Amino acid sequence: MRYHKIPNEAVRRLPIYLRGLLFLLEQGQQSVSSRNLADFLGVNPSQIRKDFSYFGGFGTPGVGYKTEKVIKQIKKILKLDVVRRTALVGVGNLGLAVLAYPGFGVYGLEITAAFDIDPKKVGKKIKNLTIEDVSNLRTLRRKGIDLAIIAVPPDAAQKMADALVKAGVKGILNFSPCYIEVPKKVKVVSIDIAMYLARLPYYMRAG
Amino acid sequence: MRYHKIPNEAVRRLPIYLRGLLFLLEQGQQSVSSRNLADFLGVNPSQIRKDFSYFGGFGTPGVGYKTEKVIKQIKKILKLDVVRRTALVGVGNLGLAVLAYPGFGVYGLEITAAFDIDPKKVGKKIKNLTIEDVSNLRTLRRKGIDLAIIAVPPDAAQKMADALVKAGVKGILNFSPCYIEVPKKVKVVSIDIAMYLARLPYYMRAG
DNA sequence: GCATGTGAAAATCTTCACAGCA
DNA sequence: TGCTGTGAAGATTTTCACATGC
Repeated sequence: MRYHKIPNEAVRRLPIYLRGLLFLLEQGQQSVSSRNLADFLGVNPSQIRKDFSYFGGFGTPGVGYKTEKVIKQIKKILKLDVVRRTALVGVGNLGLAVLAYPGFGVYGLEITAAFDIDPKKVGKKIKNLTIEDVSNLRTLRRKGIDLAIIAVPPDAAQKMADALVKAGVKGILNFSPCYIEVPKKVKVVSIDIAMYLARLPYYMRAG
Repeated sequence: MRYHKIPNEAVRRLPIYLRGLLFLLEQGQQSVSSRNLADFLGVNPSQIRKDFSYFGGFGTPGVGYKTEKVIKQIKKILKLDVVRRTALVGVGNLGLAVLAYPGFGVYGLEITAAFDIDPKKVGKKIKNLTIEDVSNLRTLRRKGIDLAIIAVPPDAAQKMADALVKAGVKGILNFSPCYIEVPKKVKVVSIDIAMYLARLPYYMRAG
């Protein structure tokens, strides 16, 4: 394989492939072809092969891909081959929803700390987790947690982001519908739920 | 302006511009330049001008854009110039979070119906909304609601999607970490929270 | 003068098509 | 034969740079 700059889009798709492969493996598919997976995901087979090729190629020509092997490779690339412990900041409705979300496991993600500013919530236990006061955020560095989810009201989001960065967090998933600024070394992904809904009407035909 | 196929990416960005413009207007900016907005959003000014030009151009050369006017135009394009009423299916943790989410208002989105399968929840009132049994989904057509949010466990998601389609829903925002199939005429956008988190470690440098 | 609107160039991403190997 | 890996072609998207009109 030659050198190729890896397209951002290819990286973005890896978690999609991973989820599909895990599902197919569970269905008993020990091996898959790019066609198999493509049909299942509703995408183009060449795209899958090309995406995989950016990372060296995971298959055997004439045969296909060993499901388990590809899963292992993708997890390694995405640095999900170890359990990634994640902190949750804000245990309101959205925070509770995140804690109850059933989809983290397949990616090796685990919420292992939860914080809130509300004294009434601090100390409460939810699913083996004891909610801590946000002033404890600085303990994250000691705990080796460098991933965090922000699920607080918009006006508190920036302050929480600042505290997380100070605590050594390197990746933040932000659910507040607002902009947050962080140093370049920190990666932020924001999900504005309303924005996704707002895109739908454009594509809906009248009537 | 000549004919141009409108890039999907341009459409995807409109809600981002809209949110930014609404914010700037609230800050008192009656008019903005592409530079203003670009700086605020951290994007390229040409991109904004180009995106706007696909829809005919909203500004005055040499002067800039009237904030309010552009907002109105974008809302119209996105079909958000009327209040879009939306149904919520599944009033668990995630559903409650959606109901409490503060970001819908700016887009003219409103959750005006909520459904659950749990008899213990049906009949309860939350924020002026009475939770209905999912068997009532078919009333959506009569109510003129054609947008819906699915926030149920993955194993129930497909069934709910089927019921929504039958009820005439044309756009679905799906929060379940699973694939759902719908007729081509229905637009589905899925958000797998875990997938976004799973992308972060790749971009985080070690240490 | 100044900022938009827009062809054209550049960059990025996707799909094709086939060589090569099991 | 069958399926991967991959150059090359094609499509899409972004950025540039400047003519145009206020």
